This record gives sequence, C-alpha cells and structure tokens, in this order.
Amino acid sequence: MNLRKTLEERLGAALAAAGAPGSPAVVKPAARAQFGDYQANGVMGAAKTLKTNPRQLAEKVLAAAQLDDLAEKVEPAGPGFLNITLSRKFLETQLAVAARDDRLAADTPARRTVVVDYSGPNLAKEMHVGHLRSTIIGDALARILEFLGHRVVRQNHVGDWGTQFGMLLAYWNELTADKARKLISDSDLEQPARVQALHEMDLPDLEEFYKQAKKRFDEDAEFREISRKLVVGLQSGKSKFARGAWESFIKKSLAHCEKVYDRLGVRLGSSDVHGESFYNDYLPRVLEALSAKGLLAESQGAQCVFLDEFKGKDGEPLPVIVRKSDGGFLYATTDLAALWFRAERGLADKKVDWQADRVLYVTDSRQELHFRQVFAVARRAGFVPEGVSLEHVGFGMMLGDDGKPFKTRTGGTVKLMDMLSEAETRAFELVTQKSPDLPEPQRREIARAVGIGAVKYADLSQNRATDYVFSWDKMLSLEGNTAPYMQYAYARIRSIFRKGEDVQIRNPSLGPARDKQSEIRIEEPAERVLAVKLLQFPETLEAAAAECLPNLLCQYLYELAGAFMGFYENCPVLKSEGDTRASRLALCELTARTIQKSLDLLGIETLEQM
RNA sequence: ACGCCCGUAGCUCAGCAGGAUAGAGCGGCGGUUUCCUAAACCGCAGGUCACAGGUUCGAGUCCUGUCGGGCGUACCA
Repeated sequence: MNLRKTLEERLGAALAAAGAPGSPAVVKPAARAQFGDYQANGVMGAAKTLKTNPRQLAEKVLAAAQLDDLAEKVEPAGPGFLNITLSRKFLETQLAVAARDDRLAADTPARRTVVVDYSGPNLAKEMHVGHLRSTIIGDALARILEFLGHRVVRQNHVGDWGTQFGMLLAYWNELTADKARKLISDSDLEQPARVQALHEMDLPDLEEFYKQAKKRFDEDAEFREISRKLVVGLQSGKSKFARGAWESFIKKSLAHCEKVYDRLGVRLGSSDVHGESFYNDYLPRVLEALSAKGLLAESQGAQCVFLDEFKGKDGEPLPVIVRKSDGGFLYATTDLAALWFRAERGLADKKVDWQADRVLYVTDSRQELHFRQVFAVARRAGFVPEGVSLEHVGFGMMLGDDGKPFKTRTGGTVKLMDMLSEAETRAFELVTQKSPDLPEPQRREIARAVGIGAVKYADLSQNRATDYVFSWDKMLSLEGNTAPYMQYAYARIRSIFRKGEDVQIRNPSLGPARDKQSEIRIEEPAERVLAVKLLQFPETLEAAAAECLPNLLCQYLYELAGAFMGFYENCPVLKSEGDTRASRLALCELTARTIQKSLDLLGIETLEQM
C-alpha cells in the first residue's frame, strides 16, 4: 500500500467535505519525529484560497477525516498543519502483508505501455563511458516500471546508419582487397563472396579499427571516394558487398555491446535493438505526412518545419530540419519516424504488438532542445495522440576528480570494458584487504558484484539532472550512501540467519515466509522507525517511476539501512526470546528482502557474505 | 545575442507540489569491540542556501534583476 497516497486521498476527501473541494492535502513524511509519521500541509493553502482561518479549517478537516483504521493520532499543529501518527496495529498489519508478499506490498498502478529508449551506442565505435549513464539509468527505470506492473518496451536506438559506416567499410575493403587495385569498381559492389571473408574476420578492437579508418579517410582522397561510393551503395541497397559487409560489421559491434550489457547486468538484448537503419523505410513517409499537414517548408535548400515556439538567434524562426539540401535525412527525421512507430505505426503495420502510452528518452541533457522540437513536431503532425506522454529524461555529464570531463590520463575516451575491469580490480584489492580469509574464488565473485555495483550505484544515487564527479574512492567506500555499504548491510542481516542455528536459513529471493513466523510486533522505538521505513517502499517506487529519478530509491535505501542499524544496535535478535525473537527475525527478513529488491531494481546484486 | 540548466557546510551531494529549528556522506575532532560481520555504530564542530529586491502568515523552493558556471542555438548524433 502506498501510505502517502492513501493519506493524501483520505485527507483530500476530508478537505472536500470541509468545503475545499479539489484542494490537495499535500501529505509528506513528517519533517521531525515529534510531528508523527506524516504531515499534511495542504490545509493552509486551502484556507488561503477560501480566505478562512487555517486552524479552524484544520479542525473541520480533522472532524471529517476517516483515518481511524490507519492513525492513532491526528492533530492540528502550528499555523495549520495536520500531524499524523500511524497506529501500531496498522503498522503491524501492513508489515504482515508485506512479509507475505513477494512484491513487498507495492501497488500495481494502472498498467501502461512504457517505451524506454536508452543506451543507444554508436556501433561504429566501441562503447565508452559516455554511454554509461544512459545505459544504467535507463535500465533501472525499466526495471522499476516493470516491477510496478507496466508493460515496458526497452528500445536500444543504436547508431548504425551514418556516413561513418562508409569509412569503415572502405577500410575493411582496403584490408582485404587486392593491394594493387585500390578503387572499387561497380562490379566490386557485386561481390557477395568477399563478404564471407569479412564475416570471418576477427574484430578485436573496434576503437582501433575506427581510428585507423578515420586516419585513412582524412589523409587519402581516393579512400574518401571509395567510402562515399560504399555509403551510396549501402543506402540505396544497390551494393550487395556494402550491405553484406555492413550487416557483418553491425553484428560484431552488437556482440561487443551485449558483452558490456552482460557484464553490467543490463537487460538489453538483440530483440530490443531498433536502430537508425530500422526506420530508414519510414523516412520518406515522415516527409510525406509532414507535407500533407502543410508543415513542410523549404529554406536554403533544406526541408524544414518551422514552429512559432522555437526562436533562434535574433528572434529568427528556428527550423527543425528534416531533410538536408543534399537530400540526406537527419537525426530529427529518424526520431520522428521512431516516435510515430512507437505511438502508432508499429502496431498499425503489424510490426509490433504494442503501442506506447509513455515514451522515455534517456539521453544527456544537451539534447533537450532537440527533443522539445521533435516532440512538438510529432504532436503537430499527429504522429502521437494527445494522451501519450513524451519525456526527455536528461542527465548531466560525468566529470573526473578534476571537475573536467572524464578522460584517461592521456586525455582519451575511457572504454567501458576497461572501466569495469578497473572497478573489479579495485574492489578485489579491497575485499582481499578486509576479508583475507575468504577463498580467492569467493573474493573474486564479491569483487565483481561490489565493483560493478559501485559504478552503477554512484551514478544512480545522484540526481540525474546535474553533472556528477566520478570518484573510485568514494563509490567503493563502505561509508556513506554507496553500493558496498548497502551490500554490506544486506550481508550483515543474512549473517544473523546463518548464525542462529535453529533459524531456518532461507534464500530471500525465493520469496517471503508464509508461516506464522512472520508475525511482527512493534515494541521498541527503533522497531517502529524501521517499520515505518519498510512500509514506505511502495510510495518511494511510485515517486521514482513518476519522476524518472532512481536516486529517490537510493536515498530510501540509505535511510532504510540507517533505520535498520538503529534497530540492530538497540534490539538484540538472536539473544531475545519467544515471540519477540520471532518478530525481530521477521523484521530482519523483511528488511533483507526490501534491500535486495531495491538493489535489484537498480540492477545491483546482493551477496550473502562479504 | 538569445534560450535552457545550475550556484546549498572545506569537498561531493539531498532537500519531493512554498511550510515548523536547511539534511547526509567524505574530510576534521572525540567515543564504542567480554555484545547477531568494527568493511560497522554513536557524538561534536562546520551554513547570512551566489547577491539584491519582490509575492506570501511563511521562500533554499515562486517572480524580477545582477554576478558567476555549464550546455545549446540550420543542414553531426
């Protein structure tokens, strides 16, 4: 049950009964323990619009409120707050519900189809740190939305169609073709047999290959001509060689991406890939549709859409260019096609069996204007029905310790694979230092989960809107709001279950206890604090999903861990007896499952032992 | 030049629709191991929320302006 929403609804109804219909109750967790568990701030606002005394209105709302089943105390305070203290019985009942539920009593909001567009690497190059935030944040959002019961459609909009592929194919051609004959002729474009050779070629270092190709492109005019021919051959579909080689290249590059996803624990697979090339056939139709709506205008030889709300320099109208003066299409055109596809055409053309109710674009915040334009044009063109929500989930840059964009010591881009290896290496050193007695394979396994988890958590725990400073020392610290700290908190709880010899050791991922062992009784203040935190899991998830802010879940986790530590210090578990012992064990188990589920929704693994 | 975002403790950041005495972590100082993992826990110090006005019973939060920073602004993605 979403406590906050429930209180919000109940008090909203009470406000209406008290003569302030439509006024939100504005319920929040209490700012201070002395104010109870939740506070409603909406009465004062309502009093203002009604021009009445807020204290008197608070009394009226209180009289009209139906909260007997939830609260043991509701009292007006200060200028017109309503302070709510939940009843012990209610807390115990709700804990029992959560303890018996593998979804930890999270509600299932109205099911929507949510497209999450994330990661989107350029297949011409190797994945680097620039792809990390989109990949991690997008995957966490997808998991959270999925858990809430939505139909989540992951979309990996990979870059697989630019002119840069001509360059790569030309370089590939150069490496494999007869050395004496540089120029590719028209007949060369019809050589499926050579594709086979390329198909079998190993491509161990995508980045190096790209660099070499770029070098050749920059220094050799003949090379440029070949790559131009190959692009034309590829895009027109007239060259079997270009097409075959391109397909082979894309396949190899995607295989590399999938290795990265596997290692990161990111749930993106080949069926989620709908790259730029996929929308190629839709591009002319986008132009036609825009034209039919009278939105298209030619300017300086390019096909543009001008909208009043976008102004450029000096108040000049700012175009959204959908077709270049040379006839080429752009990013905006592809995005329009993708949007159309997701909201309507994909289903209409029977290519997919879904239609989006909400589309999230997880890309860096520099693309904000681009998406505002694309969304506006799509609406105007009728590609997207009104009820469909389009959201750009922007995020800031990753900076190094020096506050500058994150680079290697020599100023190069950091490959994702190298970064993940470094994370594991650093984590292994830490584990070895802290737990030298564990066997090496186990230390390796801990280091993997901790290292990868640290990189992900550091990113997710930050508000995505701002740039964030990447620091190995901070993310791998056991102190503060970090992955290792959360993993450690989990491992500590699990050790209680190992230690208690009579206690049934169960794997929490197997689900909740269904026996009467799960009866929870709230006696001590520390137990109460923990109980309230545990019951705030549902509202946290819904807030994180609504705002696309995974850091809310991280913050919750940290508060939950803090509440557990208070309990752990003050309430002996194994040393207590009878019902108290059973109740505290049940609290431990529920806490462990909540931490595990929260971390899982962030894409982070838990460990039984550290 | 215009537009968007940002400016909170020495550092890295929270602060959810304006609400009660602005919160964490790191770093600093001090304490806790006959006690379920001390990779932990607890305490102390540290802030005119960039600055100046305004709206309001009430502003870190909303409005205006100034200063400082980042990003973006017609054929890259």
